[in-house]
Amino acid sequence: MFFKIKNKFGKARTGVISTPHGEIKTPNFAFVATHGFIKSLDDKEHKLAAPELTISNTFHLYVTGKVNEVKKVGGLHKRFKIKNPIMTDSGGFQVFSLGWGKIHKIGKISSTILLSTSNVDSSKNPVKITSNGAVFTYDGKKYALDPKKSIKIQEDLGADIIFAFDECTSPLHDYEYNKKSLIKTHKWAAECLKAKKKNGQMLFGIVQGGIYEDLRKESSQAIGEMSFDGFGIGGSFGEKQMGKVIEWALSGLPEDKPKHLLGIGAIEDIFIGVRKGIDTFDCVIPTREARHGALYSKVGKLDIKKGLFAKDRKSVERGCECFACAKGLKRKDFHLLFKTDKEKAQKLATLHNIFFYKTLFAKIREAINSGKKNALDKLEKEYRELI
RNA sequence: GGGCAGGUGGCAGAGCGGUCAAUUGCACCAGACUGUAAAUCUGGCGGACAUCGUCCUACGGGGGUUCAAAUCCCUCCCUGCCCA
Repeated sequence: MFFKIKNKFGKARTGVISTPHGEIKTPNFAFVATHGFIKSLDDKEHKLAAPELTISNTFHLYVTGKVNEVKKVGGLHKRFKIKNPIMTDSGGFQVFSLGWGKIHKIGKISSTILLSTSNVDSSKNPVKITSNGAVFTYDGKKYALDPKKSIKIQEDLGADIIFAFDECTSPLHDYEYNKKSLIKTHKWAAECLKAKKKNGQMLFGIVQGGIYEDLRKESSQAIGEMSFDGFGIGGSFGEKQMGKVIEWALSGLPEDKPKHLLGIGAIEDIFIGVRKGIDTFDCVIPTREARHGALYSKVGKLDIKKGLFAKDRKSVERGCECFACAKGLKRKDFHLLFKTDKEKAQKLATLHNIFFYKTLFAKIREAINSGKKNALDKLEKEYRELI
């Protein structure tokens, strides 16, 4: 067994996923390293950040022609000098983000559901989706991806955990679209399992179904019955439905396998996920927002580029031991650095937010392991400014 | 003293008779970012009322030409460079 549950508190749980590159203590967070490294960091800085888990991307590594190069040196770990476990996403998200996401001008979380025929007019979609796979138009070129090919690439990349190729639907897609899409995603899931040849990698199946209870439950049941090593919950959630959707999506999955919540990572959503029984998360939020000047702290997210921080001599987060804070960088230093040396500022901000997230997850595990009734609530209150 | 070039919103810097409350950049303010198309994007940025909008004060000071001036003329002040 690759996964051991250690402690449970309600549905929340701690555990350990064993991989060829070490153990992942859960709950845990995969920092997004699309092209190999976390954005803005080089190999040394990546090492300094010491992410316990990262997730790279099949689509981007494929279209930038890096797959063969990675394969030749023996996989992502070797190519990028990464010792810790790595996941790769299948490219399923790009079916959405480069397709409907562009047309709908929207991310995977939305508070509005706009039902209109133009939202499903696939002639406008730069990604052509058929029952067999998807053809992307990207940078003026065409790239095809399907379950078999995605798995092959992911085997070449050699991550510890790989994902099934799915269709991530848009928040603006209606019930009918999601229902049809689900047939595809389930068919593709079976094809992925069949295509998998290599051992030593865990393959996670993905539950879809949008924000619709019956579809989520149906998908959960169908995917849950397949012989995946773990499961991802993908697709759109809607701002208010997050908890419910997770619950439905987990309803048909075997308890003793790891559950990953794809692409979710706002602090408040992490707490929701953990309480529902999610083991791992991944999200661009901590790293992207760092580059954009948002530094995480329990007293709130600091938009460090704002004028009010120009003379602020306080540290970003009291007692923070990230590389930058440990060196004595204060809020005003970060503020100035974003003006004088943006690249360096982005690196340091990235290191800070990674440290912040790692600390958060360590505390979440601690809270669950403590077995104390209010430990998670107390922790959540500590982070109230971010929720 | 002579010659030349200039003085535009917090700064830099366009505009050189009407379409100019004035391009653009920086700064500033507000917002966004959830399996990375984003090392980013979107608004605002003279004042007042404020919904498109309306009114006021504005392109160094003063005076003039004109239906109309940031834009043309005169004059004064200031700045930079060059020659004495």
